[in-house]
Amino acid sequence: MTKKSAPRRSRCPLNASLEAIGDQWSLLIVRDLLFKNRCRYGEFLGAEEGVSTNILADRLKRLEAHGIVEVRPDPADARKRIYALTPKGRELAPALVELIIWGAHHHHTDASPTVIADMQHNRHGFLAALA
Amino acid sequence: MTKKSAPRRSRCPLNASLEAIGDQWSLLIVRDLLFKNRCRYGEFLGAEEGVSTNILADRLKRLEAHGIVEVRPDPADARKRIYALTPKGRELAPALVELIIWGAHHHHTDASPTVIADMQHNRHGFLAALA
DNA sequence: TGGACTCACTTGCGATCTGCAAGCGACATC
DNA sequence: GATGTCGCTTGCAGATCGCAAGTGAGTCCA
Repeated sequence: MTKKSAPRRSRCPLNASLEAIGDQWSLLIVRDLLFKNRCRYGEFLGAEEGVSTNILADRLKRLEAHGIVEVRPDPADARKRIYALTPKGRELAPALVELIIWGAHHHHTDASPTVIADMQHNRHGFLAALA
Repeated sequence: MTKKSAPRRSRCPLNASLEAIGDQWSLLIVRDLLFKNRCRYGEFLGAEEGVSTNILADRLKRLEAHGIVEVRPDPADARKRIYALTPKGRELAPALVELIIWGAHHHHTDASPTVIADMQHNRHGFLAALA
């Protein structure tokens, strides 16, 4: 299932980003880690969008291979693994925020207008509050 | 080839954005329109990443369906069509810029460090210069 | 006026990827 | 020990992908 790593399509930085996180699921996982305090496999599986289990396993592996998430065993329960963003993963926050603003601005969503307005007019403070 | 429009997976604004432009090619087309003054089919086809012709046709159709690009005939040559970003498409610029900064920061790319630094420290001015 | 060419696609096809459902092994709980 | 939970893996059918070849409308030039 995991994509064999093909040579980069170009040296464009946008292309580099898209090859790392340019699919339907990766940024949703980052969103869960960043905004929703989800950090376990089962929690990602339970997200509203309904990712299937093989795709989730594949994306987590790819995000880990890209140095965007890291995994630790749960000291309290050896069955569980705890996922977390690396600094590289956390630096996706500004891009995520812009995509959220754009999505909220142009589509019907459940986003709180207050939060969106805060993101939009207080980007710096909003991002600082995440770290 | 064109994906039949499925019901939205969730009402999350990030998900809305990803359903519109969360694939390997759409944002590269937006980049070409926004930064590289490419506006014709053949010019997109010639981009470094080497999109295939059926995928390009499909993505242009989807971007048009989403109101992100619009198409006009070329008055000088009836064979040609001119693609352009709509206001909604141009509002993707901030997200694009953040993805470019992230890509340039974490991967080897051909991006000019000067331009990246300008994007990063003068976001507002940089974006204003695009419009 | 006609033949060659350009442009923007469309079509066919095999390979890859996707989503669903079921299964599996290690560990926890009772 | 039996049963349940957790994080995956596997199998399969259908969707999507990239490549290459084809199509049809319009242009260009003699």
